[in-house]
Amino acid sequence: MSQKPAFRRAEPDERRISLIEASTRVLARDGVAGASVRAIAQEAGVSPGLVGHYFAGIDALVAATYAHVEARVNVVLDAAVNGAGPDPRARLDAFVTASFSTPLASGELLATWIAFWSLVRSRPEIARQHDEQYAAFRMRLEHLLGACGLPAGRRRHAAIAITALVDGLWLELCLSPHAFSAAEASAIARAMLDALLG
Amino acid sequence: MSQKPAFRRAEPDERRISLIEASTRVLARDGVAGASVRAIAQEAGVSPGLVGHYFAGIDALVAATYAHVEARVNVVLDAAVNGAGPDPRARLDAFVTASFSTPLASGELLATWIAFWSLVRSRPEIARQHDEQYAAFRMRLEHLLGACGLPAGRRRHAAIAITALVDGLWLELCLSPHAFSAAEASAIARAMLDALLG
DNA sequence: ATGCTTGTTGGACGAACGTACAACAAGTGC
DNA sequence: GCACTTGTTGTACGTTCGTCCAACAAGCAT
Repeated sequence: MSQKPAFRRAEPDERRISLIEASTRVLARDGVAGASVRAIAQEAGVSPGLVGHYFAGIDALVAATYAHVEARVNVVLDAAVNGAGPDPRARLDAFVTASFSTPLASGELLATWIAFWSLVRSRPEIARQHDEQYAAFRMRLEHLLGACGLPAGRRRHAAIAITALVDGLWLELCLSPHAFSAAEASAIARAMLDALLG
Repeated sequence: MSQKPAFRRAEPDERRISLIEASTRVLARDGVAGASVRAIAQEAGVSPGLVGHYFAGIDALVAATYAHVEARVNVVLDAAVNGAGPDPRARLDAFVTASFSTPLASGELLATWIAFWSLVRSRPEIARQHDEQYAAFRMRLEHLLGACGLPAGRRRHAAIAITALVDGLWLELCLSPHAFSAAEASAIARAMLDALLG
């Protein structure tokens, strides 16, 4: 009489990612308050003890979740830029506007961001991770701005400004979805690009 | 032999505020993860059971803390605007710039905001509270913009844009204090005002 | 087949959590 | 002074938390 295996032995990376994705779902559903080792293990369909074999604790798992989700966001942004064709301004518009469309502008994504932000102040290595991600986003924007002909000396401030505007619009869009629409957010961001590029 | 009272019977509002301020300090020190009934009661110098007499739970206390801190922020913004004199543009500049100076741009304040944001998605009454606060901030900005001569039809988008830019700059300033300076944030915000009003 | 490595389980443990409640005492009205 | 109200205390209860670890078994090497 053949009995099916009690569990499956997964590739380390595969199990890691399945835990990260379970963490993403728990954060999206229950927020940072519901993100416990037990809840995430149950969501992933594994025993609670397994989480400790892959992550030092909830904080490390949240940091890995942020990195993973952020990489996925970058894929969406890449696709938007590349789908916009060769015109530099069109590529910049696509990059900026993509943040406001589904599935990027959603409360589920915001939950991961908030969980990550809540760790920045107390965990130096997480603060560093945030600094790097933020700097990378800004650098990417500087390149797109350079392609549009913005002089090198003005790129830094312009990139900081656009990043802040996009972050602020995205945040409010997630928190108060009916205060203004994604289309309005896009129009506002494009107007600022017009003003900056002149 | 006279012995001092074991505790003091406080005015209801006074005790409420002392609990709220204790909550503010705990959030600033330990973040949302350390904000427990016991920790806040200890910080306020009262017994744990007393928190339940004033607030239904941690969520209600965090919401009250947010409202209280936000009122204090408005006092600072008021002072900045009134201290700027009669010139409409100077008043607008002061309003926008005040967010980047101490003590408004600080990780301690951010901790309260993050704790509040983490409740917006799951608690409808807290979502409403956020909507109202956000709308009030935006309305205030619209009045200041109107005083600068911005046509009524353009005030809404301008207010949304400025709010988002200020929020984004403030957020990054709190999370990554060395990515750019408060003076740079002010300069960026003023440049956007120039573009909008010019 | 057999043994070895190690991913995985599941429960035990102490700590901390929110909540509830009986006892106490500070302040007030009489 | 005395009784009454109620703000306040302190504790006990059940739950859930993170962590730990001995036992188990899946998959690979031989």
